[in-house]
Amino acid sequence: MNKKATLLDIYKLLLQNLGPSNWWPGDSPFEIAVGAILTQNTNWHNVEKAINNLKQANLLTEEAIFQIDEQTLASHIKPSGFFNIKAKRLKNFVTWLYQEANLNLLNLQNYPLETLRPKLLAVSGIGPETADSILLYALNKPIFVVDVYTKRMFFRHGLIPEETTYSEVQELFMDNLEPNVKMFNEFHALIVRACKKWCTKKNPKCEQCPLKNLTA
DNA sequence: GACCAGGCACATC
DNA sequence: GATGTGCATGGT
Repeated sequence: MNKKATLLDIYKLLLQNLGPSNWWPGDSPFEIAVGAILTQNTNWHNVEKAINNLKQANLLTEEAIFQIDEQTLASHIKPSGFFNIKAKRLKNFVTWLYQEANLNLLNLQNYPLETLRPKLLAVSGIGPETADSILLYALNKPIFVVDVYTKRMFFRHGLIPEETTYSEVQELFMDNLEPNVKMFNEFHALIVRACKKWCTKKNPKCEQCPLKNLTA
């Protein structure tokens, strides 16, 4: 199959059916990065509660999280679940920002993607999806974000084998699409929204999914 | 009351 | 390198 044409067809189909997503919700790049860590294996609704707690306590800045002790931080982010481990991960992240970027996330924008991504992945608690979410949604770097939804949706519609790894799925997109921040942003958001709507666990055959028109 | 949610690190074999 | 497990709240 022509992978590039298929990917573009999927993108258009999802955009037509769902409309633009306006991701990632957040008032600042740092808030987006914090959200990326808090949403690990967690419903976004719960993450919003944690983020609102941080906002109300004036803690949603690099400096504030750098200064606060881990226990107190954990108490503010309780609604997001895994709060002890996530408090540690946020501290790891801002400690790294202190060393690497003078506690200003935006100072990282000058780094090329190829050097920045390995640096992010070296921070304990930041894996591929979190790193790529920060790179794309907070720093506007052209990297495609893969998640369980991407894998599930593409597997269900016969586009990838079930055991495909994160990097393999990512390469499918990166090798067949021009690097385009706005498009990568929208495409990933559309996949998540479409999967939540049509490719749920309770709907294993993806009834109603517009992608059925592609692969039927 | 079971199941799930926009992962990741670590232990063990 | 593959597989299993802990982390934890809140919505459905």
